[in-house]
Amino acid sequence: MRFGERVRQLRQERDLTQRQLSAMLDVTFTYISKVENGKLHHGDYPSEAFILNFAEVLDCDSDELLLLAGKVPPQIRQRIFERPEVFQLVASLDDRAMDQLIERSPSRPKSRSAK
Amino acid sequence: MRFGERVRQLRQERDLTQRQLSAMLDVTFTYISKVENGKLHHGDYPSEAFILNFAEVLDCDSDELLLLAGKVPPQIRQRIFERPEVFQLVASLDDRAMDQLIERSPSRPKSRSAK
DNA sequence: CAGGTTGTTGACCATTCAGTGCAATAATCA
DNA sequence: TGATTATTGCACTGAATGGTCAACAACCTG
Repeated sequence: MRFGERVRQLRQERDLTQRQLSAMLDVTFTYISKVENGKLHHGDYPSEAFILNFAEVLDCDSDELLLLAGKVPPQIRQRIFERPEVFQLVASLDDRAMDQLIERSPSRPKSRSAK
Repeated sequence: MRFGERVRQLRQERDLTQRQLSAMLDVTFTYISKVENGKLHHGDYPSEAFILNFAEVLDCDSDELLLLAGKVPPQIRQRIFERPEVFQLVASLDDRAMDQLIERSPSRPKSRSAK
């Protein structure tokens, strides 16, 4: 799923037109169209600020959108700078080891999410 | 330790003047001075490209410098997008749990590095 | 203390980024 | 049919980024 597709999906689930949404986000409706179609000349995605605002206004998961837009979610980013060794270690693990890490985790999330 | 201090340290360890270093990095020596003194008006740090080049030319740890400059090292970044759930989980751990994770790790690094 | 070497600083500049504004066209729907 | 909604291209703008340049200051060294 691409970023733009997901934005469109979320908008339509809420029965909003691009114009209505653009008003809520205080941008132009043509911009929304370009975002949904991935037609932003410079860089493929809107700014982090835009995405965070979008997620708040539409009450959806900001991390999901940030990740789709190739941006590191702020909570992760912050923790990286607090404990870089931990993230360097984790990043070096192969998929199998990561699976195990998740399995063994105290608050175990429901397994591996879809690609 | 600040980014600029570390840059200066690395340069001096190699007995280089700012002018010599700037020639190797293909920037102006005034820029090096500002980097070392943290006097880059816009944004406190040089670009990721600059840092990677610096690390290669001076043969030092790029991750250390990137982290000092508030940038997420590429290997970590890449893995975040491959396995976001893992990093979300890890980021949510408190320091104690992170310590344990490192202790239990297969290739255990030498304990917790300095702050 | 002269003069070279080295380092610091403020002003400036080019490029990219994030979006705007608008016009023309197309698709959708009722 | 006509009204609403969406798509796209192009030119534009303001702010941020990633530096350069000219001038000056500080530091050796003979």
